[in-house]
Order: sequence, then C-alpha cells, then structure tokens
Amino acid sequence: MPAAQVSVRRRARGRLSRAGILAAALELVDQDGVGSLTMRRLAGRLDADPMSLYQHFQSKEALLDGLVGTLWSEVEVMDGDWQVVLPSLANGIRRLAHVHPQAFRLVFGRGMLPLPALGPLDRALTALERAGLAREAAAEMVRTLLAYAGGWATLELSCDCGVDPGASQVEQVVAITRALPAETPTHLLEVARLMACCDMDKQFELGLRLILDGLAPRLVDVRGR
Amino acid sequence: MPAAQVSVRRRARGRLSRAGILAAALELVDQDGVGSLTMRRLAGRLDADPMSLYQHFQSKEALLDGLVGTLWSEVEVMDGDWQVVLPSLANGIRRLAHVHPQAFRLVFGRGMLPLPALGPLDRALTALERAGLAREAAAEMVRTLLAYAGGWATLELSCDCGVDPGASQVEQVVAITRALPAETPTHLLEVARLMACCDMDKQFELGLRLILDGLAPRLVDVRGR
DNA sequence: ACCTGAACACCGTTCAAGT
DNA sequence: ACCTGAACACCGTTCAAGT
Repeated sequence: MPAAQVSVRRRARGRLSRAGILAAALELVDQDGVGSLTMRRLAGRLDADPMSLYQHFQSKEALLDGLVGTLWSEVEVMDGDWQVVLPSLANGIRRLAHVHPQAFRLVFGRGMLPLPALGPLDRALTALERAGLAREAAAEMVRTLLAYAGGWATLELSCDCGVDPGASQVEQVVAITRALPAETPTHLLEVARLMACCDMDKQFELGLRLILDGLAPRLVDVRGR
Repeated sequence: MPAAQVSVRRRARGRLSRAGILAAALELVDQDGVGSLTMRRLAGRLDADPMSLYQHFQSKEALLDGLVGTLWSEVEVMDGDWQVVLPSLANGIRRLAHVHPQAFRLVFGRGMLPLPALGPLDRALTALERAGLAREAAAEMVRTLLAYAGGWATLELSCDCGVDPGASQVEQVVAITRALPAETPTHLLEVARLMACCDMDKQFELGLRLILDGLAPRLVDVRGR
C-alpha cells in the first residue's frame, strides 16, 4: 500500500484515542458546562462519527468516569511528612475546583472514592502511618480532611455568583440581590452576602488549620510513648 | 354550572399544584434517581399533560430549584444556644442525605447557598451573635461547619457501595473488590476498604467535635472580656 | 474484522390550534 | 383566557448494512 495514499486519504483508524477523547471532553465541559457534553457534540469536535466514541468507552457514563480520572490525575500530592502531604492534598482538591469550576462537580458528584482517587489518598495514609499512626486512625484523619476539602471547594464555587473578591459592600449587595429571587426578604439577602463574601483563601486555611491542629495531638501521643 | 357535573367530569383546572408536583418529583427521584426525573415521566405519574407542568415551573431547571427548596425545608434547626443550634444544623444536613440519598446531590450540586438554605443558616448565625460573636466571625464558623457537613454527607453516600455497616472484614473486601474495576491493584483495594468502611456516626461526630471545639475558644474570649 | 450511518425510543420546549 | 397536543430539534444507543 503506497505511503502517499495513506497520508492523503488515510483511514479514520487510530485517529481517536481514549486520552484524546477525554481531553476534548474536558475542554467542552470547561467551556460550556457539564450539560453541554454530548456524545454527538463531542464527536463533532473530533470530526468523527458519534458511534466511533463507543469503541473507546462503553457508554457516556463510562466516559464521565474517565473524566473523573483525568481530573484526579491533576491533583498533585507532594512528598514529605504528614504536615506537608495532608495540606497539599487539600490544596490540590481546591485547586482542581479553581482550574475546572464546571467539571469539578463531576469529581464528587459521582462518588468520592473512585479508583483514580485512591492514589492520592494512599499517599496521605502512608505519610500518617510513617509518623506512627495506626491505619484506622490515619483513615479517620484522611476522611475528615477529604470531607472538608471537598465540601469547601463545592461551597466556594457556589459563592462565586459574580461577586468580585475586592468588590465594595455596595457592589456585593447588588450582585447578591440580582442572584436571588426578587421576593427574597432583605435580612436574608444580608445573610447571603455575609455567607458568600469573604477572603476565600483565609477561610479555607482556617478550617484546614482547625482540622490539622485538632488531629496533631493524637500523633504526638503516639510518638511520645 | 351543576355541582354533579363538576365532580364527575371536572376539568383539569387546579388539579396540579406546585407542592403536589414537587412531592411527586421527589418521590420519583428517591425511587429511581435524578436521571429518571423527566418532565414527561413526571406528568405521566400525575396523569397530566407534560406541558401542564410549565404552568407552575418555567422550566425543568426551575423545577429542580424547587426540589432543592423542598429538601432544605426538611432540615430542622433546633432552638437554643450555639452548642445546640450548630450540631443540629450539621446533623440535619446529614440526615437529609440519609432520607434522600438519591436527591441529596441536588442540594449541593447546584450551589450551596440558594434561598431555601438561608433560613437555617440565619438561625446558626443568630445563635452565634447572641453568644457575643461578631457577624464576620460567626459567618466563618458557619461556613466551616457547612463545608464539613455537606462534604461529609457526600463522602458518606459515596462510601455506601453495598457494604453493610456490620459486615466482616472479608465481606468488606468482597464488596469493595466488586465495586472497583478488575484491574485495580490489591493495595489500592485495601486503601478503598480502609477509607470506606468505618462507623459513620462516630466519624461524623469526630470531625464535628474537632470543628466546634476548635472554634469554641474564640467565643470564650469574646465573653470573657 | 472493523467501522458507521440510518433508525429507535426517548428528551425539553415552542407554538398554533383548540376549548 | 386558559389549556394542550402536535411538532421541532435534540439526545444516547442499537443494529444491520457496509467496507
């Protein structure tokens, strides 16, 4: 078979790959939201037949699972002792929400413990065990941290309803008033402003410190004996 | 117009109500999951034309927002000082996840601060202000608590992949192995078991205590001065 | 053997035609 | 004036017909 013909009129064979499809899907979700991810639209972006996607994914559900894997793989957990590893896991989860605000809901919306999450969680567990903690006690710490980090990232995304971080109080009130129904009582608008407008970095750090400081004594006890 | 005719062949007028539609929608989601909620299927359950639903909700999106309201309205926040109000808010959110495991994802999947959430949050804020805390400091506590409670409830639901609470370790391993892909490395299966299998009540309490105990000193300071 | 497009059974929503 | 069903523009997926 002449090479020229292959390059000029090459078959679709092998043009699509799992990774390529997932990258295009993530781009689509980041741009237009989870609702806009469609097998047909995705195939269109890749100049392929919609049915060709089914050679790489059994169903749309399987494709979404793959997307969760792609997202978890972007969470980098640093090496070091638990004082380094645990905050880096929590910060990695939060950073994921910032980089992919649209796609993030997929990560925790379809179960928090899929296969791709287990690597990062293993790193955290191992760091705590190296520090002398029992496996079950280590799991307790990691679960608490995961719940807080995931919950905060979700909350932070939902606060981001068009209010600039450095906006004046008046601007905040205007933005919140527009985001809620017209019949919302004034004092509940104030509750919403109070809840939604804060220094997100500082607030996240506050909860993180609370949890790590609260759990630290357990470790000291173990080491001391 | 003869009353008999009204009762025998009464018009569809007024047969549908916002509350009735929402109740049927919640029932549908509880039974068959969020994916099965369809304007057509919902109308079928109510023996109505699909388009009749649009008299009460502008769109399916608006109906989902209404569902979030229904769910939040089931969160009861007890009266009392902050030591009572804050745990009751956290427990209420967690209980919601237990009563409506399928529908729960709607509550935090579409923004954590919709109008129906503001009532319960206001109760918590007020309790802290009554205890002498500044508004901004009160908001910090409530945000931390909301992030943890919401995150934990989500994590707990995702752990519930067919593992009985009282299952033996062997049963746990079998259930986890079945829930994850066949090619999952053994040591990651063990990570999953360790993360997913625990006394959920105890674990939730642990994080809750950690946060409330960590925040309590701020209040004592305020009162003491 | 591998690929793919027509076809099926849905979906949310518009809108014109009914009462 | 209020209601509603046919119709439109989608959707995920099956499967038979192609190469």
